[in-house]
This record gives sequence, C-alpha cells and structure tokens, in this order.
Amino acid sequence: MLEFQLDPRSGVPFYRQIIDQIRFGMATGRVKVGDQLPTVRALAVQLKVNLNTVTKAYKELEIQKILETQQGTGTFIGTVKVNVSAKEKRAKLKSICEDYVNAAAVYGITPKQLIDELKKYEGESK
Amino acid sequence: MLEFQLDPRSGVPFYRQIIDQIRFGMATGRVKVGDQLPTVRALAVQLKVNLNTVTKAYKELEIQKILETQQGTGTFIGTVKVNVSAKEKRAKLKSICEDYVNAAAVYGITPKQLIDELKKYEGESK
DNA sequence: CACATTGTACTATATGTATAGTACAATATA
DNA sequence: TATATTGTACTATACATATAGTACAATGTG
Repeated sequence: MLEFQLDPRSGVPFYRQIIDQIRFGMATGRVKVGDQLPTVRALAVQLKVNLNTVTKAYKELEIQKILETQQGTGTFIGTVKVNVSAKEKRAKLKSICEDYVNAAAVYGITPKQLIDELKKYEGESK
Repeated sequence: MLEFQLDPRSGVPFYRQIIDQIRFGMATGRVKVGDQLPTVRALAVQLKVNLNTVTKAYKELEIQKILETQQGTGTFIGTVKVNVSAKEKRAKLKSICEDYVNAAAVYGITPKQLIDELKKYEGESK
C-alpha cells in the first residue's frame, strides 16, 4: 500500500503529486501489477482533497495504460511497465535536497548538520 | 552570480522557482550580502518570462527582508539574520529531518541517498 | 538639466488548478 | 432483485499563474 503525502507548499499541483507517487511506487516495487489502489472517494477523503482531483490523477494514468479501472470495482495497477528514468530519479532527489537545504538554512542549519541528523535514520528505509 | 534556470514541466510556478533559486544561492553561499541581482528587465529577458513574473519574485523576497531594492539602482541581497535559540534549533533540525525523510520515502528515496546527495552541499554554507 | 535605467503600479486576458455539487452508469453483493 | 459501491460526467465558481501592454516614479549619469 502506498503512503500518499501531499505538499501544498511545493507549488506542484495535487493531481501531479498523486501521479508521481503512484509512478514512483511502481518503479520502486512498492506496488505490483494487479494491486488495488484506494478508491477515488477514499483517497480524496484521506488526502483531504476533492473527488475530482483524485479522479484527474487516476484518469491520466488510465489513459497511459498505467492503471486499469473497472467501474463498480476499483482501480488497479496495470501491466504496463513503468520506467522512471535514472534522470528523473536524480532530478527528484536533487529537488528534494534543495528544498531541504533551503528550509534548514532559514534556521541557520548547515548541510553538515543535516547529514549528522539524518544518520539516525539510516537503515530505516522500506 | 546566480545561474537561473526554469523548468516549465515541474509544475512549480516560475516566480517560485526564481525565489527558490535566490534563496538557495544564499543558503549555499553562492551569493553574499550586498550582491546585486540582475535587473527585473534583464532577468525577464534572460529567462524568457514576463517582466511581472520576475517582479513578483523579487517583491516577495523584498517583503521578507531577504532582498533590498532601490528604485533606479537595482535589487540587492539583504542582511537578513535569523536569531534562533539552540533549543529551538535542535527541535527544528529534528522536525525538518523527519519531514524530509518522509517526503523522500514517498518517492522511494532512502536516508542514505539523501545523505550522499547532501554531501555535495557540504562546506558550501558559511 | 536631460536622459537612460531601474523599480513600481496598474488593466486586461487566458489558462490551469481545485472545489462544490449533482447525477448517472457499471459492477458486486446480500 | 434490491442496494451499496465504484467510476464517470457534467456545471459552476474561485483563485493562482502568466502574459501583454502601458505608464509612472526614483535614481544615476552625462
């Protein structure tokens, strides 16, 4: 099950954040072919966004054959292999770190201090 | 001098990308207090965006006292100093790291990967 | 002083994003 | 078969973003 999380301050539209997170989830093996996604209504409630916002995200992925939808049943991970390029991964990592360094710098926190703090979380992934 | 670059596909508004890049440049020591930024017109031409878009970015940073503007002369890096207690700083460091580990995890990025990326910025800040 | 440069302040328009609300269609299930 | 669940399809509204265009104000320089 994916753990969706929206950042309203990033400037990236909600529906695009949802799309990205599903794509990355597939690329990193967190969800597999045939897995059911939350219903549009359930995810809308969970993320506190409008039904139409989730629908827009699902619909776009459905057009790309990345998701398969069955009305009355739900939305599922399709059989199209999702390739998140190494370039895109690097871009995402860079983008997150830049935001990170910025947010920290406001409080006088240096990259080195961030690294030291982050070491506490090493090995916690997945 | 900062090297501005806009990504129209990121979903992040142009004016916010400009803001981010200035803030990031300050955070990493690429620009220093008193440095002059490109004029609103020059940057608009350089980035191929409208005058108003650059103006909006500069204005927001000016309100935050991050930039100082002198009409007829130009726009300069201001002398913002954030005073935060050691206790508050520790709490903020922890809070920021938790947020970013979570945000990264959504995209399958591990703390270790964050650390490796952050090392690129080590030593860049004062 | 005259002029160029710089920032500022408007109006107007177009597009994208998000919300609210309503209704309907297809499917699963009791 | 009746009901609930799920996806789908609209309309309408509000706000943010970006562009285009024009004009004015403050400053520096010849």
